[in-house]
Amino acid sequence: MNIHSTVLAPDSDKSEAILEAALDLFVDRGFHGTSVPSVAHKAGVAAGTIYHYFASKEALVNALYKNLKRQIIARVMTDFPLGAPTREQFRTVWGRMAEFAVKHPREFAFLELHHHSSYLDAESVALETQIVEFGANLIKEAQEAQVLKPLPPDLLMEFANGAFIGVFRAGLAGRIPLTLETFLSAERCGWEAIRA
Amino acid sequence: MNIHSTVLAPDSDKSEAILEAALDLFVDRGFHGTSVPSVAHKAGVAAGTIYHYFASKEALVNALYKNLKRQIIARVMTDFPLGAPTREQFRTVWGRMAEFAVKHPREFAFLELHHHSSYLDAESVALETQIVEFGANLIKEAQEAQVLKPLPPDLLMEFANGAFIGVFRAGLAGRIPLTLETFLSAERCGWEAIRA
Amino acid sequence: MNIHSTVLAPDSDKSEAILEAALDLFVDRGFHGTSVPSVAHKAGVAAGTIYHYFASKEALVNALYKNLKRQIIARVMTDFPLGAPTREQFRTVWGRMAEFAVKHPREFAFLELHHHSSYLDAESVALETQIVEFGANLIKEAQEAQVLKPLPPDLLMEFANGAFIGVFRAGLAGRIPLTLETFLSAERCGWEAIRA
Amino acid sequence: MNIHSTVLAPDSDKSEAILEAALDLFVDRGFHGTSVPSVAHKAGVAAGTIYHYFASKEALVNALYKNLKRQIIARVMTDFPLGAPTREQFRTVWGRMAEFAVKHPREFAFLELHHHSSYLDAESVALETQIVEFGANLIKEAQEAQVLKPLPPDLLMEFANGAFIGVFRAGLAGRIPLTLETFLSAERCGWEAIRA
DNA sequence: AATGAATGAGGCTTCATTCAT
DNA sequence: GATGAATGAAGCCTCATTCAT
Repeated sequence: MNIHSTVLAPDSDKSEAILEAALDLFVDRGFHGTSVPSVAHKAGVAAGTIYHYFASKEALVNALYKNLKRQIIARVMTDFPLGAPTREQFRTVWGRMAEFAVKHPREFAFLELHHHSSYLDAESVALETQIVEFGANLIKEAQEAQVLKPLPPDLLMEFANGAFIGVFRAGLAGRIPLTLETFLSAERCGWEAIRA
Repeated sequence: MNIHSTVLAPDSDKSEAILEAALDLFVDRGFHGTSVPSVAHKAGVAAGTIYHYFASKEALVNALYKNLKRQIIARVMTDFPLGAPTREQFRTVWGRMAEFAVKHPREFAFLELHHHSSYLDAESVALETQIVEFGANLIKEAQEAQVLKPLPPDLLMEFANGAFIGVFRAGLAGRIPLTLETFLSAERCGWEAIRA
Repeated sequence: MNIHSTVLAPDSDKSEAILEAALDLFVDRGFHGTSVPSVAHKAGVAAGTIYHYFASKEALVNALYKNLKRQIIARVMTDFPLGAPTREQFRTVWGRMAEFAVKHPREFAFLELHHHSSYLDAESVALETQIVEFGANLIKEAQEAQVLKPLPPDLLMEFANGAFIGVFRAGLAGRIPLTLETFLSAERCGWEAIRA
Repeated sequence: MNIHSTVLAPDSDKSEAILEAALDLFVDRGFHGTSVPSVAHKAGVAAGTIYHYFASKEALVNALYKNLKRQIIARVMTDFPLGAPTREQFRTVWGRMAEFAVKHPREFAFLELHHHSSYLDAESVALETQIVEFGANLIKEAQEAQVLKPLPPDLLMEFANGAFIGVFRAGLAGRIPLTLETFLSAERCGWEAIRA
């Protein structure tokens, strides 16, 4: 069960190849720095073919974003231990994200890079909102139980998320190892940052 | 004495206007998403004028990067309390960065956005290296004194830096207030994340 | 079977039209005096179309040069009377060049105009070298048989070639008739110039 | 008495420097390949200064052309042996041109390169006409005396002129020595080409 | 006289997109 | 479905020329 066949293009070899190529190029050069012909070339298809699967370059980046965002949301939220202690919940979120980031660094980098970009459509933004609200609710409940610092929930969430991304980016760049061990260490830091 | 007259273009109104316009546009749309004519238009000059001051679009983004990076380095490192306790040093670094970020959010966002971009030249990269080594040394000394967690120094630094940026980005986007108070709260989290 | 379909672009109407238009304009205005959009306009295609067939303006001029140079080399060298007397060889070379120049004056003018230009690539230069060496060898052999003046072979060749071009240019400009008769007269002058 | 002070700019150091720089650049890159700022840079003056001396880029190239053309006309025609035998007259013309070409190759190359260019004005063209008519008359008289071949005078002149230029160009390119000896040898060829 | 900053048209080229095959 | 030739707008940059100093 490989991520690409399941996540990127369940219905066609060509569209899968296009999404794969787009992923690599968007991560390397950004949205505006990536040309549609270059995606076609890397995917081994003709430029016109891309427009059979995606209405536009924007539609392509949004399709990629939604595919991957849904995937990571599923990984993090499936069978989430809703009743467990906050400590375990935090470890679960962080660990599942770490697993995804270590296994699929390009995919994670893509999501991180295109966060809040102007060319993301409403549906893409809604996915982001969904997970943010999920996290914020967990935090609020924990704060009521006085397990977390009594700071604005968004501040705690953005802090922890930023820290995770900082570690990930350093790993991707090779400044630190991009491994589960790295994220495990970082997780302890993260917890101590936010706990009461 | 505002930041722009001192930092961006001490010697010319036109070049200052160009740097200002470029700053806004690069932050909003990224390097590849910003056209030179759009910079010229926003700066109120002709497109050709930009090439009297900057050899190319890349030269422009590098000039901007270096100007701003030197500025933030100066803010953080000037009269740094080298002999003070790590707790105070951390507060100093975080606080000075926060001050800059709150006063000059576009400038901070620009620096953050263009970190490690392929179009940065060697000199720009060297500036980044300089501050990273400064931070890494502080961390190592503190670890020898067992004040910080015995984790890889780069991990601690990237964690804290990522957390700062996460908070900043959320502030810039309006999800939390972009104020010194916000950063002060975050500073306490940051310290607890990394201390032994 | 006209020269353009056989020489300039055997495989595509568009590329043929582009080469035709480029030929005219390069002859009239030179390489730097000819804009790519003007070539496109004259060829009846969009500017971008030129770049489907030629990687750059330089690639276009080199393709044109090579096509035409190969053509004239073939005309002059095919079934060349290698064993014949020098007098006949000279008449053959001069006559074949004259035939080409009279039939295809633009093509000949183009080749003459772009000789030794800085934007010609190595392959284009190699074609020129080939024909120069062919001529120099003929001259050397004739000198050993004391049929030609005992002057540097290159001097004789450049003299005769220059004379041919002088006559051609005057013909192209309309100062003398651009006919085989003109070249036939000039051929006798040329022979008497170089014979022992 | 150096050619540049006398020929190029009798009235000003700056205009002399501009003409010198323009000469070099026009020879190397052609008219369209040479920018006015590059001429200014090479001449050591500001771009605007060029427009104090010359109304436009075209005016500059025409001034250069006329200066040099007048110079070579004076060299060839001054004290011309009008009553001498054709053989001596030919030797005189060829020899004086050779002297100029060897002493001032850039200048000669410039004149040759810009012959009949579209940006030459009427006055420049008139100078060329003048020398052509002078030569044609000499030839006609010699033909009446049956000293030269009974071919169209223009044909003989273009042949000989082309041969001279062919030898010169090869000399300039380094394929043969650019010396008086070279031209002396070529002169004998030239004479034998046209004599009856 | 001399400067050089400033202009904006135009040059080379790329690119998102379309469409006939 | 798939192609890739074709388009023309737009991007980066250069340049001839002007003008305030």
